[in-house]
Amino acid sequence: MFEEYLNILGSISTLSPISKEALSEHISVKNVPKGDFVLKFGETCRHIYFVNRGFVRIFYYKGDKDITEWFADEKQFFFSITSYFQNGPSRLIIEAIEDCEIIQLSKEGQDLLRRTNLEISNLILGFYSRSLILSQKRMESLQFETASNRYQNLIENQPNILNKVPLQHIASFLGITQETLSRIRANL
Amino acid sequence: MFEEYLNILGSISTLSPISKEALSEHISVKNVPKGDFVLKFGETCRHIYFVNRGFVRIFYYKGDKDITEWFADEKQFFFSITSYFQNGPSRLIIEAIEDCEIIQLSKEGQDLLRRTNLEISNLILGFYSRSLILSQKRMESLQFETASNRYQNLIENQPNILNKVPLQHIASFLGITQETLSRIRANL
DNA sequence: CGAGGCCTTGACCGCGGTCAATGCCCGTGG
DNA sequence: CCACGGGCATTGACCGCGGTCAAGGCCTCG
Repeated sequence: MFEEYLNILGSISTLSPISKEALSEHISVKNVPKGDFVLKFGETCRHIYFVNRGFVRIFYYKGDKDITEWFADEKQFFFSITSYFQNGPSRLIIEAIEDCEIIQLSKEGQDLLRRTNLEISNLILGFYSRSLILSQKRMESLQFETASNRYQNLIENQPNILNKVPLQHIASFLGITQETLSRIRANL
Repeated sequence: MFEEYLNILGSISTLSPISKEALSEHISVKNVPKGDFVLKFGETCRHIYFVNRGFVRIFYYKGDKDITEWFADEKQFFFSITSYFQNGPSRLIIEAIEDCEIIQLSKEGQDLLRRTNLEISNLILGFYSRSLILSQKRMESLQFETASNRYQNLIENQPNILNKVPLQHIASFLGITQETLSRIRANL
């Protein structure tokens, strides 16, 4: 059923067939049409999500402006850290940019399994350390690089992103306004 | 020997006497006099540190300016996330603001133990999730609150910090210059 | 063909950073 | 004991980056 997904989990940290079996009971699929939300404002994030097919944008409102925090492409994991850990309402909103098939691993299931299953405890360790690195990298990038550099890195690493989301989302992701991004692009 | 420390670890995630015993072999103490460094620029961070006594400042150089990333007070944990996970040189520098007694838990030891010891795997899980929450909170605070608010929160939560570090460190921690902080203080 | 979304461009301006001068406190040495 | 020097904080003058606002062009779609 979820073979490919379970294999990807196994590449994060080794999983025996038994562990995979145990995990399976806490995995489900969520189909989200383009424009709909994987996670709405104020909902509690109770899963680690995985984009099996599609593309999502993670953003929040700052006043009346919408600020993009992250894009998750196919085969990537994501979740709302604060809401997930604190079981509180999420200020992050997760939007399907394309029709999406999301595979979700429930937190409840993880918490249950990780208490008795060493492999799964180490798997979750893998999730968290990856998240820490990503969140740190994003901070450092915002701190050390100019908006122009960050834009160039972005289109180098994910050139197709330009076809998927409007520039204003990219601008807010870079921490600037749409107009400023426009001027950056004008200067090559 | 490290009873108090081990009890604090146990409050993060339950530890049997056996696990504590196993951890003990990978714990050591580092005394760092005021002004010296717990971790120098370019060194690799191979421990999760704990301030048993003293006070440290974590900062980095941005050009020729020194930017404070974090303060760690007594009984707090800290480490250089990027260096720790990537086994690479640290751009973060950890400085003893006062004479410090640092208790350090080696990464090597953790990696060894967590593969076979469920309690320790879950302990590390606790470290990482706490770090994720902190790093997220810091980001949100920089994102959503004004420098003035952040200053007021800081002196509310850690009033003694004003006696420990010069205002320029606090300013860079808040993401502003010393002069701007001075003007904020002038307007109460 | 018209309406609306998206992107660009220009004019304006304010926040916050830079630079420099001054004041204050404190430790050290003559 | 006082004088000097250095570190720290404050204040003022200046200015540039980037945000806001508004207008205009281009494309798509109904």
